[in-house]
Amino acid sequence: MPLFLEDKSKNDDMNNLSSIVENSKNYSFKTYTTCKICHEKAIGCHYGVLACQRCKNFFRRNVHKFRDFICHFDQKCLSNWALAKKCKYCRWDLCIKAGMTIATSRKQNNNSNKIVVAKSSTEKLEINESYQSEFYIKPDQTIIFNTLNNQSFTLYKEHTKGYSILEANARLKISLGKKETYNLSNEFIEIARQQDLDFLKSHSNTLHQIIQELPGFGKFSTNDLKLIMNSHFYPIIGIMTIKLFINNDYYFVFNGGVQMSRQVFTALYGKDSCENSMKFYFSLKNLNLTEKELGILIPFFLSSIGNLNQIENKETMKEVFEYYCRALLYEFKCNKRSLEFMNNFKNVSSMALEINNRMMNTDINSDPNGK
Amino acid sequence: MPLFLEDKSKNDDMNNLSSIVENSKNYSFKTYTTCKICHEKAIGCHYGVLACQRCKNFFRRNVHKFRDFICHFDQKCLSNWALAKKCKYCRWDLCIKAGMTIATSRKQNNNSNKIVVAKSSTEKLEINESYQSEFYIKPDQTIIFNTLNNQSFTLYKEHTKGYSILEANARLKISLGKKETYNLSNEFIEIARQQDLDFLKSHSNTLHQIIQELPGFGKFSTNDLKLIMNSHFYPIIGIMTIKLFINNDYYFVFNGGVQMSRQVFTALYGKDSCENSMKFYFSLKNLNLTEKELGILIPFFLSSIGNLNQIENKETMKEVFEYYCRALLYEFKCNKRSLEFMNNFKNVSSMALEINNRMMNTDINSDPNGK
DNA sequence: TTCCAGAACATGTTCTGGA
DNA sequence: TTCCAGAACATGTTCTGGA
Repeated sequence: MPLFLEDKSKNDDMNNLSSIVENSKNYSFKTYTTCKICHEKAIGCHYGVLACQRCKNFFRRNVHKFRDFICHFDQKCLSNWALAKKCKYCRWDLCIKAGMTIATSRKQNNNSNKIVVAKSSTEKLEINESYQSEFYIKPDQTIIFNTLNNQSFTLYKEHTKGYSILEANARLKISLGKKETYNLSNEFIEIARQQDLDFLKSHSNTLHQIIQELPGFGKFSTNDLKLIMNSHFYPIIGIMTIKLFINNDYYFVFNGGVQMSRQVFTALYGKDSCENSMKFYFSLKNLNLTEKELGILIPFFLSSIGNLNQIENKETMKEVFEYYCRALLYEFKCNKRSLEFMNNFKNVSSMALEINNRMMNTDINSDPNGK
Repeated sequence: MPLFLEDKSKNDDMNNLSSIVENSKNYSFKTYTTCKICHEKAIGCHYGVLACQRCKNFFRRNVHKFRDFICHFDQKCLSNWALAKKCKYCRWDLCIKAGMTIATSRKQNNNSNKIVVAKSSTEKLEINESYQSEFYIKPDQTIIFNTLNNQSFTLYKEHTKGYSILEANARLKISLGKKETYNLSNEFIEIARQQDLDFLKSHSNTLHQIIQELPGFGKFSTNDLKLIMNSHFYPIIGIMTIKLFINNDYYFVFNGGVQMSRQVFTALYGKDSCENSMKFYFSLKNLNLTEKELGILIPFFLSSIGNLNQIENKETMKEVFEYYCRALLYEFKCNKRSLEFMNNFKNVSSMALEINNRMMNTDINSDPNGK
């Protein structure tokens, strides 16, 4: 399978966890202009962003509360400060989008007790029955996990918002008893294959954009980034289109109009790949993850490289994984996930690498009849 | 001395402590209009006044704090809500002017534990060296004392605001070394006497207005009210023009232009009356009372009737006196007045009745040369 | 059921202290 | 001295319960 990583991959301006901290040190303003969040008069650089007193306070006060916020207007408040001011969800979102983080605040920088996730080996993070009690999080770490989770969630929402319509169409179709069945002529398969290729290209771009905005992925070489994108390329498609796995079929529809149903999937990738993939996707679906959990699952997968030996910057890779793994566990903990859930999650996530490898290695020109 | 109580003295609409409470019970609004304080949308009748949520809260929150408020703009904020909103002193003043009181709130009305000042005899209120410790005030009583003090203070400010200019002129005159000396011709004395009579009439009206607005004075008969006004008619003139007793002379100037200096005072009332009155006024002046204390001193005097036997509604009279006496003591206590001060105050206030009687009984046509 | 005082919660402003 | 995080204080909004 080709990897559609285009030449955008210069990583000069990519963020990583340390550089966020570094950047804010050099941030100095002689004349303050307007708050990057509400556009009122700024009073200084707060939590890494030129901000007014109110937005500064709003951010600080909600560092431990934002995960309970709900927007009742489908995040439409974001575009209008008068609305966003009254919608805590969107107001928080604007703070995060403007770049506010506790990690960039001066206090954290100069503090010798700087937030550091222990550099212990990842084995210690293995999910086990005592994760609820043993997985102790220092308050400072909570803040960084919240920031990571929120950033991931924002990216997830941003890049999946188009799929709500597909889901609505799917459910309409199902309620009307309609089922798409294609005549698998060579011409049709050629069309479907082209639409699939276009989608994979676009997904590749999406993944690249997401990686650029995820804290922690800025220090990798182009080569490492290719491996990162490839390692869970297909599972992440499932995460992003999870709503479209309904009634044991896949209701994703390419821009060209062809639905990636089991029939088409099998025609393009073969029966085995289809069955295995579907098994994985529906297992994932059955975990009933929240959108926040789905959001953080993306960097969790991206940083779970199967064979670390191929990676040039191994230490950073391990560190980034530790952050996101802990952040995911933290989210699970907050959501009071049961031990049963944790075991299911463990099983599902352990399938991901294999599924991806199988799809990567499937010749897209395999026998359309799935043999 | 005549009493210039005109025919306004119908007391149908006069307030008293009980009727305030009664009135608010019958207060009901089908459609709320605007807040009487800030003119925003009212949400109901709060603390006796149609008010919005904010003004309601502001009043409740400051019931124990208002006495520390200071206006830095000479109470000019009162006329402009944008200013008053930022000036706690003036914002409070607007609440009080609109009529907010704890006493009129529904809870106080219906509550069987209604605020009641103990009906003990007034002897127990006598000022003695242990007043600081023995004069225990229940929190509920604090509220009512604050309300009384504030209402009195507001009335005091309202009816004395014209005198600042007289004080300024007096100090200017003094600094320039000028001293008014009149040629005591019969014509002059006639003019002065007429100006004095006009002033006494106007003071009588003022006093009547004040009494109408003072809680507690609503249940007295016209006859009782005459006695109340007469009992400390002259001392109250002193309280209201206290700023004008400067350098051992009196700088009050009648509307007609004649200054009520010692010379003129003596010409109109005789030497003894002048000397005794001046002794009293300067003793009062030397107590250095705050404006709030001066304000509450008026109803304290008004309710200190010398001979209770002449009063028809004796019980109410005693009760009202108890309220204002306690309110005054409470104010003194808040201002941490010393024992020495308390003794001085006792001496001065005990002179008041006698001074008033002497002035009342002085024929205004007495010998202009003071013999 | 309506009304309203006060509690509880949220937001806004000013002060304080450490670097 | 300047900067900024957080405390302390003030104001504003929504909820709760009793009558």
